[in-house]
Amino acid sequence: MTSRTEAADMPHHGEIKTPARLRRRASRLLSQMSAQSDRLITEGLAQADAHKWHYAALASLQEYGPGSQATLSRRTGIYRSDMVGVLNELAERGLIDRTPDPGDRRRNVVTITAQGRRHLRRLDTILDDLHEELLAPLLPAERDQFVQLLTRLLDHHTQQAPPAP
Amino acid sequence: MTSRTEAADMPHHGEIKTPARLRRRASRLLSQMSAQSDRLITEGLAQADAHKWHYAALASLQEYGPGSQATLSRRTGIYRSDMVGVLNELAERGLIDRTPDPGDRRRNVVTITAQGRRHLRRLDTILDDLHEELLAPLLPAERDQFVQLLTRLLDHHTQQAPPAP
DNA sequence: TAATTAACGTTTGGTTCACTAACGTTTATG
DNA sequence: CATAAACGTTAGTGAACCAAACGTTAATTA
Repeated sequence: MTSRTEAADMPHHGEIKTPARLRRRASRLLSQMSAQSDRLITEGLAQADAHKWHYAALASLQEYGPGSQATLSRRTGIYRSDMVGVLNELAERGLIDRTPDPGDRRRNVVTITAQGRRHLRRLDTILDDLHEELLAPLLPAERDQFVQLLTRLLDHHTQQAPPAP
Repeated sequence: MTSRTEAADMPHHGEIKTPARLRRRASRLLSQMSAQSDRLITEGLAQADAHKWHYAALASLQEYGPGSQATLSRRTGIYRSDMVGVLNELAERGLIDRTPDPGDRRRNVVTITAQGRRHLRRLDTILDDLHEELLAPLLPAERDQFVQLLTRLLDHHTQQAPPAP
């Protein structure tokens, strides 16, 4: 929802008393922590001239091999309208190849290049470091617990009902 | 980052294989779960003709009493440029009073009305229900654990010391 | 006390992000 | 063969986050 940055002409003096019922709400904690995490990751990846989306696309290509843009879109959750731009940027940098699919002339086949694989490895170590920073206050067991809880919540809220019989 | 809604002309057939390294990243889990949570809360509050910000402002007023818009802004994390609109909406609905501060003619004094308090109580029960839905897959102890982990992470990243023991 | 600095409410605008709609083209389906 | 569906792409919407600046008023300091 909101961050707590100090803008010019909006300093604070003395303590900021956030209402307790606000502070305790899981939704607000999620929102604030997500914003914080996003900032960290975005800034960290920017140092490597990269974006979250770049990582998602490259990781998907590395793990499941070449695919159409639509397939990539489904795997990463990036809308296919936005995928165009992401792939343009990756292609500019020589990290992927995008060629028409001879077997289906609607599709492009997107392939990760050797340079792309190298870049992905770099992003992975950057992300490892960033997550170390992100989860710094938690013990290893707590980090696992945290990821597990988030996973269960997410699975619960994203399982779509099976099609009507 | 992204949700996994099924838009028209972008259905899915067969399984969607999200890369494991993507699925496990705490940053992505946070981002996805936060988006999900936001959707839930926003839609839920919309049924009561309310916004998250309305709740934040009213809760702050209820808990700490009247204050200037800038104070309110600091307590809730809502930018003071956005606070204007929020307070306009709350005033329209008769949930707050906004009058010039006689002791400091730069300030407005914002006060919650009786109707505002009634509305806040309603929002609180709505939010209770929504959080029940949000955290449904977790046992009570796990919910506490989840909130505690998030709180520690957030405290660490916002450099605010945790409450004294 | 005069001059500078800062806080206030407000308006305006920019950026980014999630998302929808529609297009021309190509393939699948009835 | 007709119709529907999937593809890549462009364009655009609405919201959230945030910075800049303005006129007014108060606090600071010279």
